[in-house]
Amino acid sequence: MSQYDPAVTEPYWQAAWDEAGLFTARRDPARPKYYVLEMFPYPSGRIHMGHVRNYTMGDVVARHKAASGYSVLHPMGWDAFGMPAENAAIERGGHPKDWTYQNIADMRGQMKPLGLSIDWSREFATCDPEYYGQQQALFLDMLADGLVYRKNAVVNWDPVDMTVLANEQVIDGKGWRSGAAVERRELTQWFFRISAYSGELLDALDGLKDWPEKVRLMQANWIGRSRGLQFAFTLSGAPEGFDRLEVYTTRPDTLMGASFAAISPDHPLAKHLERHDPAVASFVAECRRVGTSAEALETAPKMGMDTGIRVLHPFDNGWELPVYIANFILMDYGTGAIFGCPAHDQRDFEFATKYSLPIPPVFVAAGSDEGPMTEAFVPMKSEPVRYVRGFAGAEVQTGAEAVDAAITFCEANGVGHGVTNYRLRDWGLSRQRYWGCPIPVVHCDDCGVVPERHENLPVRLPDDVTFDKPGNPLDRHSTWGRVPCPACGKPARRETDTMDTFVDSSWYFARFTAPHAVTPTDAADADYWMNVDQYIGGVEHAILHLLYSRFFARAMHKTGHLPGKAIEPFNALFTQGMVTHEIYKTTDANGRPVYHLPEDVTEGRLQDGTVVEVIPSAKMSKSKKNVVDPMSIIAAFGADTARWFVMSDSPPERDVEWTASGAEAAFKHLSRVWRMADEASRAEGPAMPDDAALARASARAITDVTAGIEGFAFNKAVAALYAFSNAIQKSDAGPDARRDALKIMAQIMAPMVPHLAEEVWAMLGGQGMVSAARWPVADAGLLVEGDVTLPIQINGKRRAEISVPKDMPKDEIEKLALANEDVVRFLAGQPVKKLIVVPGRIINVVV
RNA sequence: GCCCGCGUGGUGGAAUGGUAGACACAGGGGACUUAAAAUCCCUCGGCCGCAGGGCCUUGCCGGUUCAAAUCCGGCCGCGGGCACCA
Repeated sequence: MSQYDPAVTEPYWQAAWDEAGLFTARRDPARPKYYVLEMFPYPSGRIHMGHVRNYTMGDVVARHKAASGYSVLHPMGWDAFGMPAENAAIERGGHPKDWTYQNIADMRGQMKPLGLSIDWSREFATCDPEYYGQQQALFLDMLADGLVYRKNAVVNWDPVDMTVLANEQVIDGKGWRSGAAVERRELTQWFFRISAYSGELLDALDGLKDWPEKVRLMQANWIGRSRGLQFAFTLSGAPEGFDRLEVYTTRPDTLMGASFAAISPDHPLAKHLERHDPAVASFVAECRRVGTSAEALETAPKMGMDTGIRVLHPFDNGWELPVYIANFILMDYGTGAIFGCPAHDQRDFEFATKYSLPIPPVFVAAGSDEGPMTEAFVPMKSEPVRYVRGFAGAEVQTGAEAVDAAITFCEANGVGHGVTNYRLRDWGLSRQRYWGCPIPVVHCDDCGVVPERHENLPVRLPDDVTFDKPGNPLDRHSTWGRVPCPACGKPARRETDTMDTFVDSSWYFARFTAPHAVTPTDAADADYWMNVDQYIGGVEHAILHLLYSRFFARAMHKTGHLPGKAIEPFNALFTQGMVTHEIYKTTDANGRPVYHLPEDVTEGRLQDGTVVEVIPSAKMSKSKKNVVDPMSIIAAFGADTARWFVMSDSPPERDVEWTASGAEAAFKHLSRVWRMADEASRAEGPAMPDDAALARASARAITDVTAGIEGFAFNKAVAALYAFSNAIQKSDAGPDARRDALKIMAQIMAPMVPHLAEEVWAMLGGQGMVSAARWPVADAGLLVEGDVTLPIQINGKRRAEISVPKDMPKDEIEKLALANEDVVRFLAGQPVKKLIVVPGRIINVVV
């Protein structure tokens, strides 16, 4: 062969790796293990550049760890349940199952040419009955342990499609598909008791040192701990059975600023009134009409209705406050009831203004007096304020001090107790959808809700379903739902809801450790491989997927499916940036935008010469057509070029812009490396004086590339490899030294460009395959230069430099520096006030 | 509104207190070639100067330090997350 030809060499080496079984993960008690995992893909049918970047990062880590002596687990699978498969069936006919498995086959076919060091023997899809059957087993164990339960919940209900919609699927109060006005409906749904772990999930974030600070903060905010006081008002004029009203507040120090109490429309008291009072009923109905989406809540005006009921202030039984039903009170936070303090809460202020309620201030800014208020005064809790209606502690103190004092005072006086609350709510997992994991329970008229027996798992999805009508096909299946009650044997009905697809992805990492086990996990395998040492994926999963997985690790531990050490699923997390591309736009005759694929645009023009508008880089998306198909890059340049490009230039946590010129340049560089190896393999000649310098460059490269990979700075590893190849190219070293350097290059570039590395290694007579070779160690003796160049600053400005032996004593350096002719010229006889010598670094002369 | 991050040449970025701009893309010049491609060499932050060289420069203003892109304070701009959470 006379030139770099990845189309030939890449398939060759992939076959060689397969044949050698190089990537098959094996439990090896003699070696440390390393489990590296990239977030598994949804099988859309096509891989995109984001996949290439994500899996290449994981592959770099996996290959480097394998070369460094670790027993590596690097698996791949498919997050295969979900709505796109059903939507495809609805829109184009066919079956979700066929659509999904065909997509998996297509994507696997596109991923294999990337040459990833994946153990494909562990591959599974979450829609495999072998997988979701084990998930059902987990569900039953969690049910038995009280980690799953049923309750009524308010959801977005699409009356046309007859399904629950996620908040994201409600647009302007209408279903995204049907366009029907979405209703708030109360349904009985299954929930995971994730809130039982609120405190622990929050506290344990501190231990996740190798997670991005940003993700930990987002999770902490999401869990949302607050400390406050819960106490009961005595009710007056309330219906029979309602004599006390529990409320929760984080600002008990503002109790003397109370001007009303308010309850949620879903509060038991409101529901009671709703049944007996038509006015209340119509008001509550009005509140319900507004959706639960964030957008709907944001735009909804504050509404309230005086119930006529009164509460007595806990510190003054003669002080009565009106009780309102208010639309902005959430039933599932705190107690679903509050006391309103309009002076120090903006919502309460707006409410009080609207309904002409008093606004008594509790504190004022330190050093100022009471005055008329145009908005609520809400200072930072760390800011000292002067209390004019305080009841515990000093007159001037911070909000935080006042809250603590108020809780202590209230507890001592029998008014409630301190309580810690969390924003995190239980995870509703029921979906009225076909293409998901069936919830393995049966509804019996006599026995109620009965768990399916373990021996009847998996509860398989039926294949004979139709999608010609809206709603869940499982509901209208003629036979699937009819089963005997697992408890009494009488005819009963299967649960037809399926699980949220987030359940599938909450434990797949554990299943990879023993993908064929007849229980959810295998104790020995899980014990050896867990936890995932390095997890890599998009930051868009910072909260839901990563929090659910952390919950599942705990739930699986509690139910005996994970060993003790695996309380956290992912020891280290890396969130990678996107691959972006410019957008090319023209406008049609009607003024509508028309987008063009990058391959149709050359130097800013279409084929017919039309100039396109170039919009700066954005995430690759089909609708903007700014996509580059990895398969076309592999066809044109090979997988190594695609891998090299996505590792280059941008730090991995940031976005990287794909450019045609960059891809071409990557290919040119790899070709140059190939040529250097080709020439070196045939060169003859004696050793040369430059051999030692090249050996030093090799040591430098090993150090820098290793540091880049281990520090997740692949762009710096790539830069070090560029510098190394420049050094080899420019070197006047002899052929043996060049071959040695190039073999080291093959070893340290192998994680990024494994096929080319094998090729170079083979050309230069390397032993075996470079993918099986040990990671090279830099010779420490070569790293230290004999002489160092020290810049000399005068008053902080660089004016000269001297070259001195590395270990020259400080005082001699000082003498040399002051004797330097440039220094003498700049000093012009001025006396030196101070002389700073930082060994090996710099000299600064202060005058 | 609350929380967080970022700001360095034409571009992506490097340097986390010690020579700012490594490495690369784009640009400019040259060699080879009948020509092109490929390849190789030089140049490439701004201003002044024939040159040796000098001055300026990390969003803006100030501070700490012998020394600041880096640490501290304030401002401006961009991006992300959460959001009726009592």
